[in-house]
Amino acid sequence: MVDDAPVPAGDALVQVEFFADLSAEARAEVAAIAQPLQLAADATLFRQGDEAKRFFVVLDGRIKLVRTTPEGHQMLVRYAGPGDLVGCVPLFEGGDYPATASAALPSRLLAWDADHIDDLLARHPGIARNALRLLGHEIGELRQRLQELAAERVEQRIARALVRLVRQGGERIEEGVLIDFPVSRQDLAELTGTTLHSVSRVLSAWQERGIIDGGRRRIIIRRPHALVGLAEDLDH
Amino acid sequence: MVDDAPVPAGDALVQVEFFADLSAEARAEVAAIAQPLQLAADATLFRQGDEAKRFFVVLDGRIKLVRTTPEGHQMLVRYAGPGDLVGCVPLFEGGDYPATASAALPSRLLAWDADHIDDLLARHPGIARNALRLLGHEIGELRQRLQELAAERVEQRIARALVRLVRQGGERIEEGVLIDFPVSRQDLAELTGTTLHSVSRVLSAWQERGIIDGGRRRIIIRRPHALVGLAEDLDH
DNA sequence: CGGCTGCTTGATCGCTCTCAAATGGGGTGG
DNA sequence: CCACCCCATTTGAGAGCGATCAAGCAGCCG
Repeated sequence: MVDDAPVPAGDALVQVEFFADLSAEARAEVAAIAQPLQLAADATLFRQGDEAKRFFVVLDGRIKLVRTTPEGHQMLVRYAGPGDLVGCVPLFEGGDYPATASAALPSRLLAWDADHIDDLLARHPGIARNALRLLGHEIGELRQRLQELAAERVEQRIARALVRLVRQGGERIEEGVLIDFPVSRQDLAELTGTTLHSVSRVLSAWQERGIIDGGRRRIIIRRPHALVGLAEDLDH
Repeated sequence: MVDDAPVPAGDALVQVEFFADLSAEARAEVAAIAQPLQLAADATLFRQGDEAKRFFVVLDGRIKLVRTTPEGHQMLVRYAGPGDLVGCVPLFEGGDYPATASAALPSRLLAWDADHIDDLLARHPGIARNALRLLGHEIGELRQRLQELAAERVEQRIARALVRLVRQGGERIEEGVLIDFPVSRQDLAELTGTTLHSVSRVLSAWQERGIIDGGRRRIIIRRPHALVGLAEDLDH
């Protein structure tokens, strides 16, 4: 499930925001104590409630974070893509992973032991800076979603979720834009706080109007502009 | 609206988590470049959309953060109390304040210029560490609220919001627990993603059952245990 | 005392969830 | 290579929670 992989060259880390503005030596040093991981599709990285002993940076692929309430309700926290931090929150205050992480696509990651984090932060203030920026960014995203969930209708929320997914993993193809990792209606429902059934109805209606297309866990946006219009509720 | 106040002694900062585990000298140094502020009740600290030039730590009082959508929907992001950071998110990635901050109670704060933040973080890794912990904690809270909003009924969400408010500013009085800062039904509605009317109905029902009491922007919890029961949905 | 602001309460409507069942595409095993 | 099965998806009907619209009430401050 979790295999070793060759240590990536420090250079590969240049484009990862977590390492931005670090000197080449610093990057090499940080990379040296990192454990590279490789996950097959659907492999589990960690489970909700596990003790948080490591944190990760996604190099490649897509990690899906799902949270389950005591009552059994599931919620898709986010998809983490290249450059994103995973499992960093509990690290800073200790404790367990708040969600289950699994690979939506075959993925490569770097892992660091929780024990190393203090040392890392103390030696490289730039890392702390980058981590703060990434966390700040995530807070902004969460507030945005919270507001959408509080104020908007189901259709609009789904439109926004799709726009976000396109930003994360949109791939131009001849028919439009394809989301390059598998997303089911159920996933979209858990992402937007609604039900599988409502998502299916909305997507069917959009397909009717030629805005989207797709199939089993596949979504293609044919008219991105129209989708953005729905997301921003431009018609009144 | 914003008055100067005497510089607080470094010692006063010991209990503020942002300064936890700093040496006395470091604390004194950080405090030396801080600007103390004092706000009267209802005074505005900053407005949504203003350029984020400073960030704040609340020493005393209560700061209310409200966000407005382009469509005019309002949402109460949170109440920040003693020890909480305010306005720190845009700082780390630059940009504008995402919400309007005003004082729900007369409040004292410390402010730092955005220009100083890098220097501060580089010189005192402990501060970066504390900031990361505080931000991580906030992320946890936001995820929790997101999940509640997605999965729970209005009554339960209001119960949870009240429990949270009690934790932040609950004061024991003879009749039960009083929330020691003004909270209107409208505030509760914006906090839980519902309407003034629904909040009023729910609170009236609870008052009928002797669980709470209160009046104009005042809430007293008479039977905290019952409220927690509602928040956790113990009766199935 | 008067007006304002916050709160209550009623009636109705509609969005979305819930429950139910059928359909179809893809992958797997024989 | 084919057939079967499973899982994602579609679609329908109905109920109900909570929003919306509409007044009326009451405490508090000036």
